[in-house]
Amino acid sequence: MFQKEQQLVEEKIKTYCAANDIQLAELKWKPIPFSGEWGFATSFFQTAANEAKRGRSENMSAPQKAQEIAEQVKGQISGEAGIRHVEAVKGYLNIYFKTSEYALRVVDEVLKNGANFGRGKLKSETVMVEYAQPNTHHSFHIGHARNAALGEVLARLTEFAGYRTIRASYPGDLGLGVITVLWMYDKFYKGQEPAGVHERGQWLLKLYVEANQLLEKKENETPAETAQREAYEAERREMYRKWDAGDPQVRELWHVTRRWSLDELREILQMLDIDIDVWFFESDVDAPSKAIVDELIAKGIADDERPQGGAVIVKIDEKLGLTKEKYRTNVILRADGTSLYLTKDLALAKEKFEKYHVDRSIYVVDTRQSLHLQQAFAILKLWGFAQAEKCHHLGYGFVSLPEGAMSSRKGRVTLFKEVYDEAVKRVLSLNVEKSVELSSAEREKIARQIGMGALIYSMLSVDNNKDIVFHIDEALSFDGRTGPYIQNAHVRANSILKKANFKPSTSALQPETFNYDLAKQEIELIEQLSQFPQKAQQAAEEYRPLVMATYAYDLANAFHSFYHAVPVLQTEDEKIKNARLLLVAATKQVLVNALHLLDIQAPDAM
RNA sequence: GCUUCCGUAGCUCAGUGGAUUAGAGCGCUUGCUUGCGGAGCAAUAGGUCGCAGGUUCGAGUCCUGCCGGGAGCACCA
Repeated sequence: MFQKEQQLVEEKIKTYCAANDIQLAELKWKPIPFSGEWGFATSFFQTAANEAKRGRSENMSAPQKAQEIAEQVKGQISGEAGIRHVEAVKGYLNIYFKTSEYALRVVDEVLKNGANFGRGKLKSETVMVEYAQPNTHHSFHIGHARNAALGEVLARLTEFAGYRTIRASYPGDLGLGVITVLWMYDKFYKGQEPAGVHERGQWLLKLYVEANQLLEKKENETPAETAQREAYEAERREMYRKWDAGDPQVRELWHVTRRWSLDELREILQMLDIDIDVWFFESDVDAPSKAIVDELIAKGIADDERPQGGAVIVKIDEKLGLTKEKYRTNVILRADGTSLYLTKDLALAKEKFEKYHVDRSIYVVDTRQSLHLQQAFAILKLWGFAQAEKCHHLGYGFVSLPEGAMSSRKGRVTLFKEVYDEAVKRVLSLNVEKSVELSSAEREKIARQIGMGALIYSMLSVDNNKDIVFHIDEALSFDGRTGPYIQNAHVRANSILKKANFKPSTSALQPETFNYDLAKQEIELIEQLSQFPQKAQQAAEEYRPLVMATYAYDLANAFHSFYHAVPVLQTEDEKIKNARLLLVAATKQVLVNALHLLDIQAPDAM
């Protein structure tokens, strides 16, 4: 927002140093870290160190020399438009803006651009974010929710940064786990179907757990039990064979039950305000992936060891000419001719690149699959896809429960829907006195927004590569550094504006609007507003939703402090009151923008 | 064995080279509501940033080694 001033000052410093034979290091500008005034600053330590090496420091320490240079440079700068004063402190050159002009510029930028404040320029690259890849025939648990939240926020960030963004989901709809559910249903529950989308989806998980109990080898089995278990196992294998052979009845059963799962998934994604653009199914890339194997063999990338009774493999390190073990060797086709996870990922990537013209492909996948994805990217590179360089794995640590790891097989999972329902219940139980004037439908809606806000923020406010132990009381806390804290700042801002019946407009901004003694809380708040664009950009470039989560809290924190310390509606001076209303309106706007990037709703009341 | 992530306050975590004093939240202690919504604000206590070297004018931050913990390592996904 202040590049012009910065450039001007930088030119002057460079000119001065060139004229005086000072070997100037690169200037790195940062906002001044003290509260009370604004500006930007740069240090001269590196320059001082350079000078010392040239024997020109006159036995001064680096900080002393830096201070000397800062003082000299300071003399060159004065009277620039918008700059109030310049100081040289501890080796730093601090350049302060005129408060009223700075405040005006920030608030004006926000109100003028509204929802687009902070948006990056349109870029030519297309980004695809792949997330929400649960298996069908199981259920969506809290670990999937972390994946979905991270993926959606990343997609929102890249979109906001100016990339054309495609959201992709890739459910796993085949394999032994799926067949196990089909077998269980067919054998014991044929014809049954619980009412309700979630009930039906969750019921499939119940079948899966029961089936695994029946099929699991137990200690001290009687011969009869062993025989029974082996008979079940044979039936399951037969079911798999039929599915593979395209048996119409098994396929039909598979389709119907798969739809139950997908219906539930779609409803859950809707609760999370996620709108997937492209659905890839594992079953769709199964056949193409086998064709790819032949292509890779023909190109000399894969080695066919089937004649020796082996599989088709890719010796990745060897093909890349690496001497040290890095990607190792991986199988892309089993000895029996069936494809693997890796094979399908290759087929999927090809489709992304060729059909969707994706330049940059982001995979939001559990961090444990890091090696697998590195191998896939390496093979794509060998295969000749330039986009392989721009494949990025956004890994995230796994979510476990206080009692241990989640396991669908054992049924030890915390389902997203359970947490969702609990969240809504808790919000409603808090909320009675204050929302008398709201209808029960409005209260329900707000409860959902706040419950989800708490849950999503708890997922985003920890670095993605850290593991999380999911404690429901912590995830659904509404106090302190939480989603509702940020939402509450928005509610308060909204409440003030509503009481004043204030419609912000940039035409209300005059050069003298902020020409009064700003409280330090006002200054801190404006400082936070001004940082939104660069934080949004940083979060997108570094693929780090956490950056935005941290920022949103800092902004809300600045507003809450302002709210308590600085009166708005009670301000007697009409001009100051108007200025503060504009500031509140700008804050509300940036809170909305930040919350939106975080996939959290901004309720007007709560 | 190799690879990778992590180790910061009692607990959960921010902070990836620069500033007075390493920051939040929870929990602990204490104030604030005849006030724009207290899901809040203000304040107190609590840290040799795992250990040891190194690079640098400057290291919680970069490099090396060690200690401790998690995860992954070809016919599962």
